[in-house]
This record gives sequence, C-alpha cells and structure tokens, in this order.
Amino acid sequence: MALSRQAIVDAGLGILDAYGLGDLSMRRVADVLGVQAGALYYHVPNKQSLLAALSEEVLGTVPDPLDDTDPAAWLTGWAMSLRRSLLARRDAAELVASSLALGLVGPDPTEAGRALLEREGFHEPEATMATLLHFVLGHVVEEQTRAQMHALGVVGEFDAAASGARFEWGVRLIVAGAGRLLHDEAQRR
Amino acid sequence: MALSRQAIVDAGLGILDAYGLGDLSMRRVADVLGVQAGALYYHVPNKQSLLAALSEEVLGTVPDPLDDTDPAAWLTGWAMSLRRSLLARRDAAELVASSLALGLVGPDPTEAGRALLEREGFHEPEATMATLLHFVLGHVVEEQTRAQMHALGVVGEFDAAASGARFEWGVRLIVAGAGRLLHDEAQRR
DNA sequence: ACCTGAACACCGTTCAAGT
DNA sequence: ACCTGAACACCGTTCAAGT
Repeated sequence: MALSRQAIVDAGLGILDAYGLGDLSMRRVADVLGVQAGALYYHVPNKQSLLAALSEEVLGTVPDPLDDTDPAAWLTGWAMSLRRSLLARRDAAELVASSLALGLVGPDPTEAGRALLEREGFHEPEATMATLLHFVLGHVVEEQTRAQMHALGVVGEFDAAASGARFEWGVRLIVAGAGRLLHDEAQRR
Repeated sequence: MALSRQAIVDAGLGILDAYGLGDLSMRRVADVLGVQAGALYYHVPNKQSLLAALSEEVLGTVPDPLDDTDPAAWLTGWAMSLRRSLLARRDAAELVASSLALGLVGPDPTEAGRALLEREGFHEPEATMATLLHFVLGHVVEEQTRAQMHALGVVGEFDAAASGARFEWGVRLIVAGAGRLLHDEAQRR
C-alpha cells in the first residue's frame, strides 16, 4: 500500500487511541506504516500539522445541535456534544487545545454558534463562543488527565459523575451570563 | 556555589524568560548552573516537578483583590490579577495550565475565591471558580501563543487591546452568570 | 551526601542517494 | 515522485564510580 496523507493521519489516530499523545511520535507513525520516518515528510510538512489534521478529525465528529430556536439550549447542546466528542478519543482535549492555540486548525469550531448568536442579536458573539470553548477544552483536558492518572493508579480520586455535574454547572454559568448581558442591554433601551 | 533546589528553580525561570518553555530542558538548566544534567536529580525528582515549582512561583505573584465586600468585583479583580501575572512571564499560561491539570501544584489558586463564594452563599463555589480559572488559562494561553507567533513574524494579526477586551467580556459573562444563578435561587424561596 | 561520566532509549527534521 | 539510510542536534532519566 502506497503512503499517503490520509494513511498517515489514520495511523496517527490509531497510536493516539492505543498509546496516547505522549507516545505519538513521527518515528512511531512511520513504524506502524512500515516506512522510514523521513518518508512522512513527503506528505506532511511537520509534526504540528499532523496533529492539526488529527484535531480536525476529532472536531469533525461534533454534531450541530438540533434545536435552532432557543439560543441557550443550542449553546448548551453544542458544549455537551463537543465534550462528548473529545472524551471519545484519548488525550483529544489536549490535542485540540494546543492545535487551536497555534491557529493551525482550518475550520473554526465556534463558527455555527457565532452565526447563531449574531442572528439572535447577542453581543460579542465571538468573545462569547471563545469563552465557552475555553471552558470546555480546559475542563475536558483536566478530566482526561485525571481519568488517565486514576487508571494508572497514580492518584486515587476521580468521580466521573461529579466531573460531569461540574461541567454542566460551568456551561449553565456561561449560558446564563450571555442571557443576562443580553437582557440588561434590552432593559436599557 | 553549591547546587540547590532553589538555584535550579531560579535557573529554570531564567531560561523560561529568555528562551521559552520549548527550550527549557533539564540539560539546559544544568548547563546554566555549570553542572551535569544528572546532578539535578539529586535535588528534584523529575522535570514535571520542576515545572510545577516554576508554576508555583508564577502563581505566588497573584495578589488577592482588595475589595472584600462585592463578590462580583472580587472575582473580576482576581481574574485580572491572574492574567496580569501570567502575561508577565513568557509561556506562563501554558506552564501553569499543564502543571495544574496534572495536579502537581501544591497550593490551589482558587482557594480564596472559593472561600469567599461560600461565605457569600453562592452555589457550587468550586465549579464556579474552576470555570473562571479554565477561562483565564485558556484565554492567556492563546494570547501568549499568538503574541509570540506575531513577534516571530509567523502570523500578522495580533491586537493586544482587542484581546484584552475579549478577556473582559469573558470575565463579565461568567461573573454575571454566577450572579444570575444566585438571584434565580433567591427568587425561588 | 553530592556530583561526574557515560550510557540507554529515545526525539524531529534534513538530505544525498537510490529507484 | 517517492522512499531509504544515515546523519545532526538534541531529549529525560539512570547509575556506577569517584570525592
């Protein structure tokens, strides 16, 4: 089988699931594909761009919420879907967070939400979505790190249900804040 | 001068400021101190714990807000102070974010805020502070990454003032949300 | 107790040379 | 065009041996 960008991405996803982000090296990807490490650079410019491609693969699985009428419900659903997609893949939150910070991910995951908030007359749709995104990523990074340490027996305490409850609280806080700032402004007119 | 834990931490801070987190290696720290890399392991168990110590150094510079009466003002002031301390040191947000996620930082930076919210009768003080902390860290990680890329001429656009405005919006959002959830509950009684 | 020297098992990336 | 082989310049960590 000939080497290709997609084959490299698939091998990367396999290593990510099986061994985690810390063990995802270019040499290991090459080994899986039965090829020398240098060969990868014919199809991918560097490791960062491979990681960005893996991030896009993860973000591609986030469905748009069905509810198109209530912005609060839409935002809540989006945050939950994003979390679910991140939790589905080992170390996905850390992977996506760093790729996004470097600005290497093509599609903007907050695009649909921003468009919705704009349509509905909310203020600062970009800053609002950025706030929600930072919270989701930060929360799930911590969640996946702690869960993994617990699995390795390093640290005892990890309550998945409590973690989920704290996630929902954070989303409620941000969504309520967006609604309140909208409401304050409406009163002023 | 004899090697010591503090000397190692200080050398680490120096490298961080001068070259960034990516160039902060145990070997480089050893070089600065005129010592072999292996010698460090007599004073520090591993690199992660050194990074945690550096994080504590950064977090130690965050002052508690003066305003003890208005919780909203306190939270806002705390978030601003934390951001300022992170921006003062190269790559500090990324450093602190990863150390905190690994649970290696001794003192909990959200402690004072949690105690305040508890005293004032807010709900879920822990989840509320975690939300604010995740936002601040996520925002400043992105801010420092983008500013550095801009300094290197990699990417053109970085507007520090706009970034600060978006930060303040995020803080307002979360603080307003905390107030709203408190208010809703008060009405129910 | 504290440090050196040297090793072990890795990295990302480049590049002449082959096909 | 695509890949190998080999190198370059690094990593974190361990550990016998010296003082």
